[in-house]
Amino acid sequence: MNIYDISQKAGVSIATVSRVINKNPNVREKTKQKVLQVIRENGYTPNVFARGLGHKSMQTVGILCTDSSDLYLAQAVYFLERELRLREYNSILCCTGYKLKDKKRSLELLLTKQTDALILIGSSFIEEKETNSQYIRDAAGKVPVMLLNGHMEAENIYSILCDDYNAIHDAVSKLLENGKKDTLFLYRALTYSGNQKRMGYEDAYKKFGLPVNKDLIQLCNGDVNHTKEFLTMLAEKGIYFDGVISVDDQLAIGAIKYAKKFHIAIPEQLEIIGYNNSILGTCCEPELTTIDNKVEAICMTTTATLMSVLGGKNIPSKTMLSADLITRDTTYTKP
Amino acid sequence: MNIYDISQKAGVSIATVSRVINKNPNVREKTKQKVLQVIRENGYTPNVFARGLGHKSMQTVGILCTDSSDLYLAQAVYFLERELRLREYNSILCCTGYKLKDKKRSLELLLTKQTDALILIGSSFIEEKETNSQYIRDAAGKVPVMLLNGHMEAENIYSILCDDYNAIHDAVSKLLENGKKDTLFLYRALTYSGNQKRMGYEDAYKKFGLPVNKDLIQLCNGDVNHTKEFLTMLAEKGIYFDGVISVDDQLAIGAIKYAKKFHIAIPEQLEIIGYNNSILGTCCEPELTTIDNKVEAICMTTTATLMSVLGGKNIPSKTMLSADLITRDTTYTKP
DNA sequence: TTGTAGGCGTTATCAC
DNA sequence: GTGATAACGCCTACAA
Repeated sequence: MNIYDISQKAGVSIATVSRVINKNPNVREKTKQKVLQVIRENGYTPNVFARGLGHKSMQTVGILCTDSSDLYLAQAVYFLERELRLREYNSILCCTGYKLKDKKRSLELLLTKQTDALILIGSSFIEEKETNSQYIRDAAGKVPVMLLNGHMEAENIYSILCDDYNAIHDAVSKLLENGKKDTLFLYRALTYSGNQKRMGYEDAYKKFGLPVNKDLIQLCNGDVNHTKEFLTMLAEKGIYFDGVISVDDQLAIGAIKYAKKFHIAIPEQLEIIGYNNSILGTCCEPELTTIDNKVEAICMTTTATLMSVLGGKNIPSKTMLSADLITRDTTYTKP
Repeated sequence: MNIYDISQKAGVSIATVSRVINKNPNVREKTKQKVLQVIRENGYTPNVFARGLGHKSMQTVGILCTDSSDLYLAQAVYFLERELRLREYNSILCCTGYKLKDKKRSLELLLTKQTDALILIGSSFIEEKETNSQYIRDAAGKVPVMLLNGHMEAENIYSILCDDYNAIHDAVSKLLENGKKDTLFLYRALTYSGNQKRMGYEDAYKKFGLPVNKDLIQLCNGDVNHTKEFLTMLAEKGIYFDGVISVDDQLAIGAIKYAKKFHIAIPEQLEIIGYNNSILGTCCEPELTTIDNKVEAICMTTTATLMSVLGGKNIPSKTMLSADLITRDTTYTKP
């Protein structure tokens, strides 16, 4: 069933059918109705390929993320897809994994599919070595690239991110005000946002005129129970801490498990703050104080920005949203 | 940059370039190398639209789910995308929400995109009224439809599911053996798999010659804290239970919270079993005994089955995988 | 082994 | 308002 079949059955030319499909006003109402009816009767839908051959757009954007089963990334994918669909765009999802080579390959593959834009979720796409991020710049030569929670200065690249630096800075400051001078900072990787968080942590100490203890900055890449063991090991090594702030909620819950194992009182002896405000925070006990980094808002802003870019508007290349602290039971409630 | 440009620069015809691209062996090695070099130098990639116009395939499958931010569905999406990508298929994700009208619309939209197949995750796509599922049958008229954890008998529809019936049946039997005669069954909706679970629950009671108490079968659709309140309310109503089995882990964790609130001993006074073996199960305390319904295996089977279908092979229309009970601390450990 | 030409289903540009 | 017809970029007989 193609446009020729329809034109025949409706007794008009394919040009007229095309006009009807594309809502071109230059068609007599009666003709239009006739064509629409034939289209409905035959359940005809225009072929996207043929259509794409013409205007080179398939109303599709590529979403890249390292791992869509990750709690945070899954949410981002969900919100992005929803916002895009609302604007009649489809989403091609591509999980790249963490290896540079795979990320490059996936991105190239996606470009091949003629997506109208690319959205990269998470700062893990920005490599430490500047030159290793060249592939993103290359992609931006073909379609707009949106960076979600990452940042990169280049033509046709737009960053939308949460103010991780200040979020951590303020949270750590609060702990310091509570007299907790030895807060452990747990992170998973030195991505862009990982770095921002770390800087926020260090600067809070500096602001209070306190030295930064490198022993309190620890890389921990595992699940809840691994984190528990990890902290146990740190304690055995003689590293003392009376606070924990982490780059996601899972690590923080590991800290809760550690505390309970050794009957360390929360929050009296140990205050704990997570990140992402995920569902996990209400599953543990005590419930977790966590930083809400506004995934939904970021995704909505990203989509809105993208639409402006595609519409040819002049748009700021960097947008920053501030985070909120969700106070629950692993820290002292605000006075 | 198209195939003509390349053919000119390489001093050959477009047919030769096309052969090289498509790995047709009938090209002299030297010619092939020359062409490949020109392709590389110019960063040329064939246009998918033009390609699709011919083949009618874009190596793309549509994945539909109600809500990809749901823990379980997110995992399924992740595994499916991974398996498909391994086989050089891209995934178009489409979250439909729970309304029939929206599900229909999304499905039709996706068909429009000429996907090679459709994968529907979760039995919420199978409507209670048989006629309301007609849209799926219609879709199956155009492309193969894979039903993940749902079931429907029809041409070109393939179901891959977990044996929810026996999973619940066996788990409840275990509770009954432990002397827990009043197990609460918490569910979220009467989908296909919801029904299977419920039947498994009821049949376990029947097997033990015990009556099924309708008060113990409860619909609860909320988060952890809502579930806690809900159980509190049930108890206040005088409904007694010494076991809880639920259709997902969140509900089960709600039960844990309820028990702790009233100092009910787990598992002595209340045994609790969740479903899905999600990450949540290790975040709570005590850690949750839960049923592992093998998402990854289901997704891998689905993809493999799909490939066979696309390859024209004769394939069983229903595949069932068995679940495992992951015993943790909310039930008695096996002797 | 290589090249030529027709077709895939639309959209857009002309004439009428 | 409407209808021919030429792109769009690729694949694939069929010819050479």
